[in-house]
Amino acid sequence: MKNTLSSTFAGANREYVASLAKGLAVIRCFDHQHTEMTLSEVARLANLTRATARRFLHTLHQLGYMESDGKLYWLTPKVLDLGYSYLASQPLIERVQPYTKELCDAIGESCSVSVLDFPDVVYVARTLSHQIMSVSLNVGARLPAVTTSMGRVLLAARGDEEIDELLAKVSVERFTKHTLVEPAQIKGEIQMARKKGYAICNQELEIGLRSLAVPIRNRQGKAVAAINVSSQPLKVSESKLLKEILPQLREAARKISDAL
Amino acid sequence: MKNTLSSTFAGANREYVASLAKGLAVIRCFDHQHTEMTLSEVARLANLTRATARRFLHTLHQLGYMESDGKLYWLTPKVLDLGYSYLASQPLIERVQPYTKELCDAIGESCSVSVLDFPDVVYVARTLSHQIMSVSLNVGARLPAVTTSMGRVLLAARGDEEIDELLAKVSVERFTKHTLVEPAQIKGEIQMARKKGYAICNQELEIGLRSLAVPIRNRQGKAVAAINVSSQPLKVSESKLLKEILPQLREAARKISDAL
DNA sequence: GCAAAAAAGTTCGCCATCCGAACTTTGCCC
DNA sequence: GGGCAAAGTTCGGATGGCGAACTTTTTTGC
Repeated sequence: MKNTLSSTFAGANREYVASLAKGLAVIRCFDHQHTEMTLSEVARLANLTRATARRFLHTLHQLGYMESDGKLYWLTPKVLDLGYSYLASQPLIERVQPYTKELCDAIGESCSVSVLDFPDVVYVARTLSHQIMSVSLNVGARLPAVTTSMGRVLLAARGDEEIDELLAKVSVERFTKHTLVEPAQIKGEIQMARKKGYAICNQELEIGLRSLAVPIRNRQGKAVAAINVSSQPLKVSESKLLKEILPQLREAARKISDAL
Repeated sequence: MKNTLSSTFAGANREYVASLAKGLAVIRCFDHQHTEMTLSEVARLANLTRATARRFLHTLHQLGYMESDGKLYWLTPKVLDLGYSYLASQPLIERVQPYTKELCDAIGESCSVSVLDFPDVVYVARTLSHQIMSVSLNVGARLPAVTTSMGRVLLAARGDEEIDELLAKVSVERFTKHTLVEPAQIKGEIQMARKKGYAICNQELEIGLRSLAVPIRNRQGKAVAAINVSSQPLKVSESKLLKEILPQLREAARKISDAL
């Protein structure tokens, strides 16, 4: 196979700089299973020749993004600066933390803010309540949009046609017995979210986890992010969720909108 | 001036890929003052010709890191994936959140974890307590190592000679009237931190903010990160900080070390 | 409101940059 | 300890990316 990052594939044109794509691929091949790697391992994972991987590792090292003992290479905290460029460039994200904190304290449940990057939602802020969830998601973590309350309220802002197109091109993973996998069912949930202004996702991602989300709108009324509350069905009833928690969630979303 | 990213400067050698450096510079020129920019603005900020900036913006767009309306360009959430590569590649960071949460709940004060990337410390996890601080720092945020409790305990792990070298090459900003700016004084604080196993930074960054930090050590005993507690001098006395909070902070650091 | 000028955006010939085949070095197995 | 496979490095040459020059858009001045 030809390298998928070379200009023969991704952008067979003169406006595409293949070296940038390769360099980013080198950064991205590090993860929790690959915390430090040899040149050859990087080459294999990033689909580059060893010579090419070497040039990029050396470049990243000279730029301060990569550290090495001469044999193994690993990422430095400077890599966070790249993600920070995005966080800093979104005024919403910079200011949202106090509101999630306030909401979390008021209702005693974990609270998150995410944006849509189809087919995922991406967490941009979190405040955890007391109980430690089985998964602790960092800022930047992704979950499938169609299987989350936040994803559904964000998709609700799109037109029905666009929703059909988007749903057509994702394969939905069945996380639990409750997970909706039929496009028609999911579309129904999204339309319900549009009508009611909120979405509930009941144990579709994980048994024992129910989340409620509402959109955060900018000055133009566009849904730019979503805020949610995660709770346990056994601890918080659905009626309590809608009667007590939903108004507070809406209030938090409104406050954030006003601050934009 | 010649472009500082071209091979004539940063790496005048055949192991340096200038295009990668330029592409990363394009990402990094976005921040809270530059949330969306035209091609020419990017060219100016990243020190590139317009033609070059154009190629990189188009490349980032094709790769999904950049969005555009044809006139303005802005970063997409996919940029967070880059930073996430670093977070995921550090087992420490992936697991630290529950411990900062637990500590924060136990003592009722904000609690953070950071790593050293001299001349800064970089926040990798935070749990805020009730009172909202004047600054809400995201993951990836940086503060000068020499003016923070976490920076000082992390520097304490280095040799005296290395500390002298490091201190010689930073200029220390005087944030408040309490900020230590003399290298000799700072070195004294670092040596004290080494001796006692903790560091206190009393209102040197901001009036009304006192922090206490201890190192987090890996299995080999190396200080790989620091954990701290921020409190208000008027609310928590120094003796309470040392008698009640320090032992809990040490316990949290030990638990994190054990989990590594 | 229109012309002139300046700034922004785009094209394309050329050559420095980056590619990868070939070579050297390392380390593993019997 | 010698042979072999895998990792790491080099360097001649093709080609990807550079930027001067061009076109288009926006601003300025009257």
